[in-house]
Amino acid sequence: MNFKQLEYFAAVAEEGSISGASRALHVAQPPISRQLSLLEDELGVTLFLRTNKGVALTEAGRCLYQHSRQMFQSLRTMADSVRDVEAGARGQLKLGVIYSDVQTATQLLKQYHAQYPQVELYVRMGAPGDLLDDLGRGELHVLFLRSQSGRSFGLRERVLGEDPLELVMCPETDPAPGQDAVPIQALRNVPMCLLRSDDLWNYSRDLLEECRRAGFAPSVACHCYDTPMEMQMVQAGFGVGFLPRSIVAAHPGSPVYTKPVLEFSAKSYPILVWENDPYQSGCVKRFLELAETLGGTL
Amino acid sequence: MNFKQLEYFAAVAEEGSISGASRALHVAQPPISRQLSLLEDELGVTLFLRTNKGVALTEAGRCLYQHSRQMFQSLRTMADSVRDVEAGARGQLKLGVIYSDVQTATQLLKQYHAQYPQVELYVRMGAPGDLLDDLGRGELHVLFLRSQSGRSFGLRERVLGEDPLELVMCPETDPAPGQDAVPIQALRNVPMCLLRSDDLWNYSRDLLEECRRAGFAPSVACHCYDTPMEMQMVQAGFGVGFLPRSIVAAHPGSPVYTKPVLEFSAKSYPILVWENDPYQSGCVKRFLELAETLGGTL
DNA sequence: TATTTGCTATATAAAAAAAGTATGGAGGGC
DNA sequence: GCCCTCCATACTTTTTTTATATAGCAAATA
Repeated sequence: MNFKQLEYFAAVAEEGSISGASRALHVAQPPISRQLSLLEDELGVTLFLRTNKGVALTEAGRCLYQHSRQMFQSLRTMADSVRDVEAGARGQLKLGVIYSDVQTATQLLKQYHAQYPQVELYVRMGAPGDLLDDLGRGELHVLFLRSQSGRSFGLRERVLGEDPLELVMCPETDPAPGQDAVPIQALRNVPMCLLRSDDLWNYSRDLLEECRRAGFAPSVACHCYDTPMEMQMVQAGFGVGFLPRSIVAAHPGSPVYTKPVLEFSAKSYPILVWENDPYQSGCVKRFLELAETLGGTL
Repeated sequence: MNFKQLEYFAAVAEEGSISGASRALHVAQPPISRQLSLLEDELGVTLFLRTNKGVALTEAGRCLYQHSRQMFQSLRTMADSVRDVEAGARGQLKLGVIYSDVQTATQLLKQYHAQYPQVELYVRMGAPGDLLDDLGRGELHVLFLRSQSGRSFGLRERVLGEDPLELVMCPETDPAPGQDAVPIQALRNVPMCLLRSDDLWNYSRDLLEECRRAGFAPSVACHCYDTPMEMQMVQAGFGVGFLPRSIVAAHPGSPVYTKPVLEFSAKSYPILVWENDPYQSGCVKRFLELAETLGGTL
């Protein structure tokens, strides 16, 4: 059986005669007659009662006609879906986001979803190392990470914006109350909550270096494995943190705020990271294109 | 697009290589390569990434593969359904039943349904004339009727059994209490409830004739348009009825019972009636065959 | 480094399938 | 009784599909 036979069959069923279908399909009458016979032979079933006034569906023919309608519908759906997937309008997009990038990610994804509402979004939050592992295994397509120093991952990346690194504090731990910026000497005896120093994405490495140059080593009250925990510790009054400024936007209603270090400025850069694969799926391509377009507007 | 292309495509997807599919399908490799290209051209989509180690599905290819599985499933279902309909194992069977035949009909249908559980049964009860109209319009396939005199309807029919016509009564209207049969003279002044005399299926016509021969005309207390109403009138004590004996079996718990007329015996014959159409649907054929088989066992 | 191996793509010839042409039979309508 | 329409069959032509032969390519191997 093939689609052509089904198509001929349906036309005959609708026209009520083989010659009618012949005219409708712009095909000679004998081929249709013949394909119909072949179809009947293959199914082992009589589909039409032939008379000299046309043909009439048998019960079995009616059954086949109903199924054939569904079949054609399925066929159209199939082709459309496949084209949508290729175009990136349908499919799955799996994203990894580090905590510091939640703001950036949700903003970008909102725009993406508005443009491609049919794409299924999968998002996971995690530590950069874990996310990179998943990217390598192909379980994630794109990551929202931070590049502090323009370090390369052997992957493709794109900078989405910039975000100054600042001290994070509550009123009771503010080392320089009433001032817009904190002189570095004010940190001399201030306990700090910093990301643990062996983390690749250790924002505070350069700050610690700067402190050493200023003649002191800050006291690290707590080594944090991840940003959310660092925020919690700062909020609990354990000490002063050092994080991208936008992190406080993710904590509305929190007493936490940031101030720059007076003599030292550093920035972190939100970036997208993805495998350098020329055969990315459509929706990944579209997503990366959108990120390219929106560029620094985030 | 045709099924062969989908079949080739699915085989390649499952084998992971064109040459693998070639071996699995017992078809040379170039035709598969070619049909795959044609499919891709028609869809305007890349389905596989070709390498020298085989091929890998793209996102669009995965989508097509999932759909193709459903497609093949639909195809099988379609063929099976059509064959079932032709064989009479599936479809619709629409039956008309007169009141007197309810017992016969339900017995036969029980057996039929046990054998062909997938056939949708439609049953309607009605007056013989209405049912015959519906049969003529093709809205019913087979009727359960009564033939009293072997009268022909210009349709095909088959006798399913026989059923003696007897007097129907309650204890308080019994014309011959304590006797097994009622002498015809005992009916001389008994009020009767009979089907109206112009009904084609008037069971009592011959009884009235017999009464006239016995020298009296019975008093008809009520002319009934249909059998159920006659039963109700008899049960209410209006008078004595005259109906097929099996009718009381349809009234379990009723005080009504039957007795034969001593000097007069008559029978009615439950019959099946259907259009003399050589192109009956499969389930009608099977139903009539079953009726033929079970013949007089009802 | 050269070779072998396994894969896909292309060109061409052979085979198969489908379409078209011509024609015949069958059943209503005039 | 004749004609008209419709479906089926025989036969020819065209199109499509398959098979054979071969080339390119990349990775594994000697």
